[in-house]
Amino acid sequence: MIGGMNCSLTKIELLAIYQDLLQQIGPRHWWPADSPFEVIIGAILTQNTAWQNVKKAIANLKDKELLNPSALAEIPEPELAALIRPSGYFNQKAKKIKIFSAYFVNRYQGSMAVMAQQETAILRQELLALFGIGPETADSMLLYALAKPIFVVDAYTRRIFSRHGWFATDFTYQQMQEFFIQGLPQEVSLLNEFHALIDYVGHHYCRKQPICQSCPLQTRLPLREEAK
DNA sequence: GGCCAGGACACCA
DNA sequence: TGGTGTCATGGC
Repeated sequence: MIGGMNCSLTKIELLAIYQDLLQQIGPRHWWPADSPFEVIIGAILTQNTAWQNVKKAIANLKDKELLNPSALAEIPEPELAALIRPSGYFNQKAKKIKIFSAYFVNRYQGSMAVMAQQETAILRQELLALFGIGPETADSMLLYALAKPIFVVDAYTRRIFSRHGWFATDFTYQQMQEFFIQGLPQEVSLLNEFHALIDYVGHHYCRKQPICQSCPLQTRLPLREEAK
């Protein structure tokens, strides 16, 4: 049990799962980007979207030399929407990117170094208050762009850990995050790698079948029936 | 031609 | 607070 929560894993088992994945799959080198600001924009663009499509949108921004906060704060929204069209939801995402960029410029002078000095809890609160930034996007920004020690929960995390019977299917985002934060050392490199490995497992082993047949995690702990 | 991808928000009861 | 609809392209 971790933190008295209704789950069936000990801290030692959770860490062992991480080490198993790292050994079997290898480091993922997340987040794929040339700069922390690119991570931020990528985090918005990848919402419910395949990464292949996000890469096209980012390439368009780079071609136009628009991948910087002041340019994105100033560009007309329809123009931005046209450039990020390949990533889907382009009208919504153009609005989100402009709102974040304006906030970033006004509050932190458009500097990641300045922003990173702010306390994590305050940053998270500020990010969640912005339109278009929910828990997963905020935590991705905190961990992968600002190197803050926080765990990113996504759909794969829920799917994998509930299917293996390691926690209840009705856990909230907050509960799932606490589960990992309480169970793991607060090391940015480990938290970075663990989420990336979970994403890899989700992509490659946990898509269509209700129970993954060749999942790397199967070798460590017995699978259980997925809770209904 | 249907399904899904590294979510979040609006609206409703 | 929980469930459902909407946003939208591109790959398989």
